[in-house]
Amino acid sequence: MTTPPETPPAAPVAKRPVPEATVTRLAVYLRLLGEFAENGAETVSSEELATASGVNSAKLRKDLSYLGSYGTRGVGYDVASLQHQLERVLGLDHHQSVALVGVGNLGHALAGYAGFAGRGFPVSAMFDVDPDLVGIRINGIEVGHVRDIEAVCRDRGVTIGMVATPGPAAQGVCDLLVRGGVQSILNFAPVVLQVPADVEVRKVDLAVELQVLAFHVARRHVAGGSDGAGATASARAGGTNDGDMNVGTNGSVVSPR
Amino acid sequence: MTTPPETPPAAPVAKRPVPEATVTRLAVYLRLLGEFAENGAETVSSEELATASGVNSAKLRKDLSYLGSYGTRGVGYDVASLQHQLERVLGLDHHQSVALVGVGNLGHALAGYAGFAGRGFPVSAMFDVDPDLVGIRINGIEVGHVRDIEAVCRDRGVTIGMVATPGPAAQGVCDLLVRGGVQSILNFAPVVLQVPADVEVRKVDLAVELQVLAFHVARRHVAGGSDGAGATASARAGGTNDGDMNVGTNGSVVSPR
DNA sequence: CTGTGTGAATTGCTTCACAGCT
DNA sequence: AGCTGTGAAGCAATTCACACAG
Repeated sequence: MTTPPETPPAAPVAKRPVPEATVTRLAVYLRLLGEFAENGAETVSSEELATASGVNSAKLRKDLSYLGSYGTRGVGYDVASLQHQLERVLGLDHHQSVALVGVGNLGHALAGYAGFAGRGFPVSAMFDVDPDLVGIRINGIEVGHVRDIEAVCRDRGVTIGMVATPGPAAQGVCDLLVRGGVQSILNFAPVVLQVPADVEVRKVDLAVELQVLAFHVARRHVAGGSDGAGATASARAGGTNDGDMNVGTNGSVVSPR
Repeated sequence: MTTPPETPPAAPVAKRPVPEATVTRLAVYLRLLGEFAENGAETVSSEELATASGVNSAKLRKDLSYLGSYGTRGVGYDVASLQHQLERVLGLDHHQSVALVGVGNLGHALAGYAGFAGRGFPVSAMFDVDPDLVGIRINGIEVGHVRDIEAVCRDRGVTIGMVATPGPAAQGVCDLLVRGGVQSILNFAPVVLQVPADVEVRKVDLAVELQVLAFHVARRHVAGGSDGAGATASARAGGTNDGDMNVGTNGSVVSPR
């Protein structure tokens, strides 16, 4: 019976895996840390931050443990320092440049979304095919023609693309973004985008969100009264790779004005 | 008000739990079934539908198995019949009435989102606080004042509320929706809403989506990936709009104007 | 023989509970 | 004491692989 030496050699600074589900929450913690900082807090405990985020404190601590030990036992986490670490892990210290394709109804709203520029994601390029839209300026950015996507993205070092076109056009512009060197795509069109393995896609499908909610309404009818299956007051987030969709948290929405 | 006991007739159909993650995908399958139907398909195999949905076929079969056996071994699933079953499970046979609060930048786009009305979720009420917005009509619906949320929701039997207000206003309108009898809420505001246990909340946070993508971009840098190389890229990106995959009618999202 | 339906194995995420630092 | 960091237990979801229906 040869007992394998079991030598976990080297593996010095082994990259931490950081679960997908955790990454989604890190962004939420970061936003809340900003609020704590505004209120003048120097430190937060896992309990405080967890409650504000709508998760339990053990989960929060485990999430933070993936990025190292930045808390002080018996005290809590230093707000400023933790903010800094989260920004680093989330890649917010690298400059991210965002391109938006499709400046119609939804795209126009996304272009003006205060939560993007305000949180480190200025939209630096926009595209459409409609002659009425190509050439206009939104927030100081001129809308280009879709045919220029590849060149412009390469030129400006765009790392993230947002697709807000009608479904039938989505795969085409996706291909153009990929050829322009875009590594991550946020897809609002109701299609499953085909991309090379090294490109990350996240999908936001509003109709699907409503259908999931409709399911719960229907479920409640069947269940009749109290089924007691209530989660507290948190939202669900799930999914990851492939054609999965997901919701996250954070962002300042739009002012009704 | 008191719903008659609705005597579940011995509940012969021992309802299986239907995992949360599955529900999300069922909505996706339903949309794709619509496209297959448009193309005149009578039946689909799990393999075909799975590929189109971006999941693997075993997962798809397991998902469908939660709602019973509606496939034919050796053949596949009857498209029309499966559509019907999915609609039933997702509660789309019940009439869903949707209210939208916050008709600003994003809210306005949501109001005009073709994917809602086209998929069984007509927005039947809208609200805001801005005097410039209250009273105007969007898609034939008059925007009411936030103070009337409770009464109007009750009156029109609204089951789903969408919150697209700025963060600070979100909890307040959420409370009003709940008092108006709304059972499910789709939250676009960057706050964690507090609701009673019998109300379901889903959160869509656009800034978080971008942060998750940014994480993957940063991660790739660390991994030092050999750039370039499109592995399994797919479609061609010709000069002109090549969005003519087999998307039938269904897919109109936001029309670029 | 084809393709569904499903127990069993696996993987990944969450929760628990407590050792150990301050 | 108080609170973090983390092994280990507990769940939930995904994948495997194959019996069985048409």
